[in-house]
Amino acid sequence: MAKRYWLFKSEPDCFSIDHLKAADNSTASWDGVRNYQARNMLRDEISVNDEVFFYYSSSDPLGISGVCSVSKGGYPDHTGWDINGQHYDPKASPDNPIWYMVDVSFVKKFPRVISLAELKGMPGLEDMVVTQRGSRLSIQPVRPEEWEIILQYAKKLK
DNA sequence: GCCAACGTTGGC
DNA sequence: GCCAACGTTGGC
Repeated sequence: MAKRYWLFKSEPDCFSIDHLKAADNSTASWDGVRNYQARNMLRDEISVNDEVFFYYSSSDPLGISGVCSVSKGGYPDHTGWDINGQHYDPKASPDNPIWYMVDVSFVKKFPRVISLAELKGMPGLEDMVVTQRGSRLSIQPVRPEEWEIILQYAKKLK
């Protein structure tokens, strides 16, 4: 299948691109997603070698911090049945995981965060999911054209 | 800290 | 199955 592009949101105080880079093999599982629409994408649509924008939400600066790639496709999110964890869901179990996650590996960090305000001002990103008002989905598809516009923009950053 | 947007829950 | 109430997300 052709490579696809995505945007994953994270609060950098909780998990940042620097955390990912510093992890073993610069790889970590993207766990804790508890939204069905996002779950379906993690389970069914996101596959190995897809590329992902690492987006910072509820933070300053707010926006895209860099790129990672999918190193393992959708598999059960075991934090669902970790009763001591923050993402515990009493309905989830190994037999019925409900929630899914993927593994991502660090690719690059942009020289600085590309802010949401910049994204909103870029020609060609008018229909991008993240620039839409009230866009809360934490896992979002990115069109190849949008991906390219942002990467080209990032190249010019110092 | 506010509040709009939107997902989920639960009564009926 | 509808929909009001409630909770959460996340930009501002």
